[in-house]
Amino acid sequence: MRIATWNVNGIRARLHAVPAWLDQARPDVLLLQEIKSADAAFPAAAFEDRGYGVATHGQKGFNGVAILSRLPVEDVVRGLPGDAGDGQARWIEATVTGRRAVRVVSLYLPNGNPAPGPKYDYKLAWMARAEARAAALLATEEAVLLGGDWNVIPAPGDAARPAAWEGDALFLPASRAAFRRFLNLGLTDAVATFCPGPGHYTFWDYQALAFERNDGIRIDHLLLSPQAADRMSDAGIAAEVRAGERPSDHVPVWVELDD
DNA sequence: ATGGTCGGGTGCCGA
Repeated sequence: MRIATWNVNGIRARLHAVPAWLDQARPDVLLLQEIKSADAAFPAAAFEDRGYGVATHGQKGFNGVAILSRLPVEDVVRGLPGDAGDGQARWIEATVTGRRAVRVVSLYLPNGNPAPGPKYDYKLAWMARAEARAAALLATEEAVLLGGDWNVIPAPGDAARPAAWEGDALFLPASRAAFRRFLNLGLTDAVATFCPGPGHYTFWDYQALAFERNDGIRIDHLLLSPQAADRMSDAGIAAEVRAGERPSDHVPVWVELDD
């Protein structure tokens, strides 16, 4: 079972790139972030035509997450628990069943800039809520995968120019410590496992020829529970997608699980 | 060199 995550930066602006990558990479499940679409405006037919079911948790204009799956999907839950007043669409869960089941989450963690400030406070509070939800999912002892745009650079080797990110909400010590708390729950970073060492990036800014200079960062992550991690056989980053026409600023990240 | 680039909620904001 191949599961991928991709921050598409607007699903309607990516209606050339996403179907093309599905046709080429054939993931069983694709977790999407920043669909920037209300549920009713999501272009589901482009994916249903390719055999993918669609579950969205969107909002008009920004944020928004979705799960595309060509395997059966059950028990969709929309929204991150813990704050009834949070109207931002950044979290969707579902159970995907091949020969065995996996509980998957598509998450879009808040950017948090400028830091310090209310946006950074929201980021850290959101991460604490997500950690509590992750702990509850791990307590089920089922295979669980949390994938998405985590908006955290875990370590200096995950940025081409780490000094340029000092003071940024994606790289502040408190952001990195909060990310490590997920790992310390017992989750495994799939790409860190199969692509060890520095220099593996998933995002390159649109400005200043960042991709051409390989001035990237690794912020899109797939974190797996022990029951899911035991089934991993490979993982990687589809960096070539960034060289395509009108690309997202993020590229797909994928993991292969034994069925 | 005080800009540069995207997508969308627009004629600006978030990233």
